[in-house]
Amino acid sequence: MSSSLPDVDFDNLHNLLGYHLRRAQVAVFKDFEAAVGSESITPGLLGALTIIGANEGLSQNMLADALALDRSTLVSVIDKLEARQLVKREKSPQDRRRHALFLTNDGREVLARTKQKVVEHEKKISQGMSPEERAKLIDLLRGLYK
Amino acid sequence: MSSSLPDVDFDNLHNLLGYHLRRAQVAVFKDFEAAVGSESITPGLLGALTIIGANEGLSQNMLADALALDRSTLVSVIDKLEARQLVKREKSPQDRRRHALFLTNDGREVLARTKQKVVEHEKKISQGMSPEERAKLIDLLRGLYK
DNA sequence: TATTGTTATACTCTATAACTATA
DNA sequence: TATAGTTATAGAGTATAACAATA
Repeated sequence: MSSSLPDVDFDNLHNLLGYHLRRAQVAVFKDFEAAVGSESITPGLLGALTIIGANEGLSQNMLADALALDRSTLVSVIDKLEARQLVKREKSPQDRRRHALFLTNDGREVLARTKQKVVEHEKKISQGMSPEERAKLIDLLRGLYK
Repeated sequence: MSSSLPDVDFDNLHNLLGYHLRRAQVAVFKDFEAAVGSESITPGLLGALTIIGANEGLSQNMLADALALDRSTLVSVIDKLEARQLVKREKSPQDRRRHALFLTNDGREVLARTKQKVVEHEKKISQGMSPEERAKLIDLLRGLYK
């Protein structure tokens, strides 16, 4: 049994965007895991995979900027994807400081399969809202960081 | 200089709720830190402090349920608040397995000051939307986890 | 000098499993 | 047996600072 009581007073918490943002993010992350768990891909890894797939040869710094991550953070993201042989780094011939990023064939397959699952996951989590509400939600969320 | 190019292709990422949720959460968390940073209170600590303040004497399990956290996770939250002397644990006389949670006088002061700052922070992050949009956003976020 | 990627390090947030004490 | 809290451990996600190779 749960130990929750029906009468906990939330004070002003329920009027804080930050609070609902965290709750929503945790819930959506969990559902994402359940939906694509068999591929062992997290939202962060999928984001990187998606952008590499659509921009093969881009550098780590470009990818870090696109995902709004620090470049040191991106190193471990790429390390994980490379360890799973979904992505490969290649020295850029134009600028040998850079690593050009590419999907492997495995990476392309996993991305395709995962995309399919993510479409279903997104449909599931937004089943309680209309397409217009979903678009509005995305719009309002963008307003919070752009 | 940034290394971003204007032409990174985001594929379907911009149509995923999960993606915008993460971006928004990171941005809002950062602004929260900047706004209340001088108190060294994170959103999670504030949530706990708020609910304890409005429900003095509640148990750790009740609080964990209210915040949707595991009870082991809550232990470290309370440890941090107690180390800062904002909260105190007391053995419940009714059920000696339980810890009843209370704010200290410091806790009450920090909570009051922080609440004020959070109101300003919330106003700032939602300045781009109308009050109706803000309410709608909260409503839609709730739909994602309830 | 500046940029790209890496490493070392650190901090937050979260959970599962096994434990103690109490009920 | 079951619950409340704790500990040990783990893993995701994030960053800053210092460094080597290259520009």
